[in-house]
Amino acid sequence: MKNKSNSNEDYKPTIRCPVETTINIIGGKYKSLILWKLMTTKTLRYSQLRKEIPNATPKMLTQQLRELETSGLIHRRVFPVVPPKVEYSLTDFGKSIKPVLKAMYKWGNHCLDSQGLEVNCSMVELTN
Amino acid sequence: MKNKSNSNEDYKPTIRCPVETTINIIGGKYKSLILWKLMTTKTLRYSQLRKEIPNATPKMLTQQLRELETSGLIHRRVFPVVPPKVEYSLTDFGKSIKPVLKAMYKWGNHCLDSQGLEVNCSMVELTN
DNA sequence: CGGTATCCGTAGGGATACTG
DNA sequence: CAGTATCCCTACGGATACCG
Repeated sequence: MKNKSNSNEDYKPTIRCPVETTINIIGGKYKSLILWKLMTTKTLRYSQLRKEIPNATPKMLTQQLRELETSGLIHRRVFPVVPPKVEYSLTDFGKSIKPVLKAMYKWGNHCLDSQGLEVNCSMVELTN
Repeated sequence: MKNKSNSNEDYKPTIRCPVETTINIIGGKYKSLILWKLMTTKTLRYSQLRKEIPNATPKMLTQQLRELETSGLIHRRVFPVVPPKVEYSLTDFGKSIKPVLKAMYKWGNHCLDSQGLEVNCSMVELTN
């Protein structure tokens, strides 16, 4: 019971700033990395993502994946087999964020460079 | 005393991912808004920023401004007069982030749109 | 294999009042 | 005018163990 409103549906989220919306969606600890991986590999199983992003604990990885799914950026496909098999992939909406990530990557790179810092990250430059 | 290392200077920050770097720099609650305002108005006093961003408490506004200054994105010019006068403006480095914010704005807009949500934010579309 | 459950610490952010 | 100073809270993220 959050009691956000007493009438049925005159409620809208308070944050409706485009830039903040973008930050809220991809600002989570491993979200940009997950999206990046899915852009280059298109389909990854949970266990593969775990290997690609070893710093994320299972709880964190699952949480970030669920939030990306809720945001409509990724699709979770469950195969009813045993042992379980789950594949993650980008939705069309998820693919549409590519230019944003590329712009952020480019600027962040420039930023690290100007501080004499080497990039240390498993993101490989996105082609096209 | 953080004791981050025992030798003199073999220490480097752990996060050196370009995308995370960008998020860390502009991800603060009011940072993108501050940058946006300074892009359109080029110079703003503290009191003007307070009016432009009324939701930010003085503590938060000051904190975000200091962090942006530390990151090298904005310049803080103090006039030694009484009453005090302080002007904030973008550095060249700060100006360089414009394409990133524009990409985020555009995508965020698209995102809100697809959910039938109206933009409710004091950011006005950036020209050029 | 692909997750939950539980517990916990910290940092980011907020409210309010005060000051050189 | 342009900030500090305090106090407070909770949401994010992490460690570890367990489950269908």
